[in-house]
Amino acid sequence: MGRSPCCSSTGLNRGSWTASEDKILSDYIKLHGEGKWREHPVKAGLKRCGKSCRLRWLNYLKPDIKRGNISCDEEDLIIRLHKLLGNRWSLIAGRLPGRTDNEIKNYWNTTLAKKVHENENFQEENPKKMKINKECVNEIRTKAMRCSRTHFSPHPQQMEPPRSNVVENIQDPGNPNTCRLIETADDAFMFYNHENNNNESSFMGVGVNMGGSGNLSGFFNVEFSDPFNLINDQMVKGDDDHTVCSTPTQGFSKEIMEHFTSIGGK
DNA sequence: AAGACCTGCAACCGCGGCTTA
DNA sequence: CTAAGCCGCGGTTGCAGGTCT
Repeated sequence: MGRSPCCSSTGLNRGSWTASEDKILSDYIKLHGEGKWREHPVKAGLKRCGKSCRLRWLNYLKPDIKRGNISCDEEDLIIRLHKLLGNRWSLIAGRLPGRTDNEIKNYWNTTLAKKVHENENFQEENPKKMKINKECVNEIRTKAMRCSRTHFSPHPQQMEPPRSNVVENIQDPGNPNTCRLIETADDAFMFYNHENNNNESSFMGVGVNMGGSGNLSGFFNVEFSDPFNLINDQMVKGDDDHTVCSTPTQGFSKEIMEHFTSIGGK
């Protein structure tokens, strides 16, 4: 399929952006909003291609962007998310408010990849010791984590609850259902929604094998303070025993839920 | 002091997915 | 159904500033 290159036009500026170009672009976008990147430079009077404008806005000019000083928590989260998602920088950036995919990608390539590599070598040489990141109190978890199973079922009765210890019961005042965070015998943390209809086998859940090194909220750096949004928003509809993820929630992003589904299988 | 080398980061490029005509 | 166009993503490049020799 033939596609004309985005920036084929001659006479367009390239390279670093000047302060005046930045001002023109941000003023224009504040006035007219994002999107339609091809139109922006023409209408704003910038000699830049749309792609360049989009990149400059998303990675630098956008008001809520944090710059520099990636914290230990953020670093730890990037490492763990990278283990789960690989080089899917936009997904990883989605879990780090104010951080851009480009910044995370650069940080990984310049700093973290090396650090993780060194840590893995250390683990191979000292399997019983846990290397502590010198700059961070948080440990770097090198143990492989994978999604061991995923259960999204519109027919909850088809699922059997594991023999397990209930870690936490959560009751939403505005919702008759009860959520339980469960640690199972096989090292997984399960997230279940027991419907309050005296049918204990009626539930839905997500299972992640954490390799014994964490919990779901720690893993995703979120508090499941409103788990019912997760259940109600995500577990909306399915064919057979699969559920379709619908909208992102504060619990899991749509992408991560889809990732669970794709690697967890039925 | 100066050149070589290294590092971090902004920006570019090409590709693929999605939408539109 | 297909071609064309747009957008977003990930890989890569190139430059500027810092460090080393």
